Amino acid sequence: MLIGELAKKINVSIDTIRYYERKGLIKPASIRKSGYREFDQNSVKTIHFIVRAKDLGFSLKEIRELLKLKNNPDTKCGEIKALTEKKLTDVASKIETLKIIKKDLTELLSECTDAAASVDFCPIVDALNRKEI
Amino acid sequence: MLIGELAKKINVSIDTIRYYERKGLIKPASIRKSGYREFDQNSVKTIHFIVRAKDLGFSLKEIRELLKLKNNPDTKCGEIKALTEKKLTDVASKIETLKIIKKDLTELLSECTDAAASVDFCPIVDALNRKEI
DNA sequence: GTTGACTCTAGAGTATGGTAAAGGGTTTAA
DNA sequence: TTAAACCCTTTACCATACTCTAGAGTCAAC
Repeated sequence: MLIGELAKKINVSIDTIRYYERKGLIKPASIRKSGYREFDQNSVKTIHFIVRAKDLGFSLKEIRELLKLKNNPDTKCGEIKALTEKKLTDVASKIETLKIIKKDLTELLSECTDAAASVDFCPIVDALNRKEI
Repeated sequence: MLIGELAKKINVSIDTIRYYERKGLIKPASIRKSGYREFDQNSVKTIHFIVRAKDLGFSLKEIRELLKLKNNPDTKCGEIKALTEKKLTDVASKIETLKIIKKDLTELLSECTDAAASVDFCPIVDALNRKEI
């Protein structure tokens, strides 16, 4: 199939597929003399893989690594697992950071009881000016 | 004080301060004929404000808005509060998304019990290939 | 008056993940 | 054969938040 059909099938733009190719995530099954890329069912699978890994928070760089491992018969499952564990750690750490931010924002909001007050007496501005966060 | 002193005081790079100026977040108290920027205690406060708001997840664009409100005597506290509430919503939503990702990653990892297995039988790869996430 | 530290502007580069436009070639069906 | 639909490459652009470079000017001290 040509790039347009692949794009439609996965609901991804043509430009995105070409971008993934430039980034080394996918290769057309073959290329015509005219330059037209031809893709097959493996290409469909690969793009699906990319989309799903992206949904799980992997960067394109990390996905390229995953695909390289996946396509190497010498790869052990543990290598994939290690990358996944690292990603889990990253995600967990981001959540913790955001939770702290959430708590701080909630505290700021709770201090603001008079929405009609002048900004000169706004406890949020006040806190941003002075508070140790 | 000159830009170097301000930068050292807040532990921010000179380039960053000039960048903030270009982005409309801060203005030097005065500028010499030579072009040298001069800053004062207000500048110190403003940079502090920026750093703290950044720590709370506000973008530079949002911080510029906050500073504009803060410096306008007609601003009501409610306007600041609204921005803060919006940011809290954003943060809460990010946390929820990450939690789902975390759950999915944890599930994937729990399926992988044999790190020495070939990647051909890796449940994680398998899941990324087929699973509906 | 000269040295060294500091500052200036303008523009380019970095990373991320694309999107868009310009200008031109290919395919397919009527 | 011609027109529509599709594809190609190259390059530039978007947002975000800086960071760095080049080349030149300024300032304070000695």
